[in-house]
Amino acid sequence: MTIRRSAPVGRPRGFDADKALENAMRVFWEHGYEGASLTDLTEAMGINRTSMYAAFGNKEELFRKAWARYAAGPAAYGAESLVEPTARQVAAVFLHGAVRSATLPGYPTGCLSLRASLIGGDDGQAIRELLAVSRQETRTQLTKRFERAVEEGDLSRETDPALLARFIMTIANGVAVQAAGGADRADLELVVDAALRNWPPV
Amino acid sequence: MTIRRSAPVGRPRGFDADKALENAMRVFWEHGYEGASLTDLTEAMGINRTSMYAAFGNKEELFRKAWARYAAGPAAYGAESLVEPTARQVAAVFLHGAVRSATLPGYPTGCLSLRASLIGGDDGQAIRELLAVSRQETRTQLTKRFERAVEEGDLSRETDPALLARFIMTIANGVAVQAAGGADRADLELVVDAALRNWPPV
DNA sequence: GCAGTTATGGATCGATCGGTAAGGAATTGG
DNA sequence: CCAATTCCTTACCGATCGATCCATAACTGC
Repeated sequence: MTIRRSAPVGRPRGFDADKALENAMRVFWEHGYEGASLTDLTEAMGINRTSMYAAFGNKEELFRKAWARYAAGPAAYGAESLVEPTARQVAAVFLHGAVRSATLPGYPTGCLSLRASLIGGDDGQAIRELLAVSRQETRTQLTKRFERAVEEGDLSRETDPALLARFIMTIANGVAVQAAGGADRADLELVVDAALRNWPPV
Repeated sequence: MTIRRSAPVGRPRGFDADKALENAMRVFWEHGYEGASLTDLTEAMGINRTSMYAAFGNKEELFRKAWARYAAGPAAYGAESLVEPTARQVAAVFLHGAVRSATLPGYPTGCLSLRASLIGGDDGQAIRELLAVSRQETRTQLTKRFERAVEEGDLSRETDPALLARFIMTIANGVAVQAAGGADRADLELVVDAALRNWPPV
């Protein structure tokens, strides 16, 4: 942890590590992992390479920290949706959260996870696996939440929780792609409303 | 064009340009535009750099030719769907075509357009714009097709053709992402069936 | 003030990027 | 056999990649 047991020794850091990480997150969000060069990153962070390596380790660790910040911030809708009382509300909060997150004013459009994970050379393989696991976890959590809804009688015994979870994830992913392609928030809200109009879909 | 007006003069080409382009398409499909290095490409094509430049121009032109091949092959479902007699069948052919194209045995999963266009540095900007225009054209064609369906009485006067087109595109994009993330064909067919269960969605 | 510690700035590392120059190899027409 | 044309092989170009070295600056404890 970053807890200091006594007064700091040595030259104090000349930049705000939190703001630097925020700006690094935005660069990764826009250009992906391999598409974001260290020059892009350090310029946006307002520091030079050496300071970045001293503070964050290397490019991969910087991404992991930026990803954690993203998951706890713009992508927090995933965890927040799970505590909704009904499966329908879970789906609604998740999808509308995906729309809002993908169209945040002042942020890159779309989803950091998708932008950083779809493609790349050999360098980004570890990152792609990290993000793939993360998306799979989100899908698993949705599946378990819908299983609970079946047990609670909220959903019919005939519904397939795993299919429902994949259905929701598919639309959320599509929303992210559409947002990255320029679709605005209002249009995507209409799309999500249309998808939620029949619930459950099976 | 490649039409020869008389007998070829000089050393004959030592490779099959069509097969080389096919293999280049697969590499772009898997790694995207910037993620596919010339080393990756030429190794898969079975030729060296010089031969590639002589035959295809440069990396960007190679991608454009690979993209044309992709649009006419695995992504032909887009154009094929438009000639279906009803809007419902258009949507069904489009979405099931997206599923099949994204889960073709022996090919990379997902969609070449998305993999190559979501992210990247400055180099791939022209390619991203090309693909963005292409996806926008697909959406426009779907919109016009649904407008025709409204005129023909196939769809209600109250339906919004543009919204329907974006709805279909969103699900197709989500399918591509899911496929790239490992979802198999059977699962995605179920997702598409679920989405098509209520039609039109608004 | 001095030793110890940490951060910064600038130069630079080897590897790889897309792209190319030069010369030999293979073919056709004379 | 020879000239002309085209393709292929090898080596290389400048630029950029992520990462690091080293000298200097700024701070604390003694």
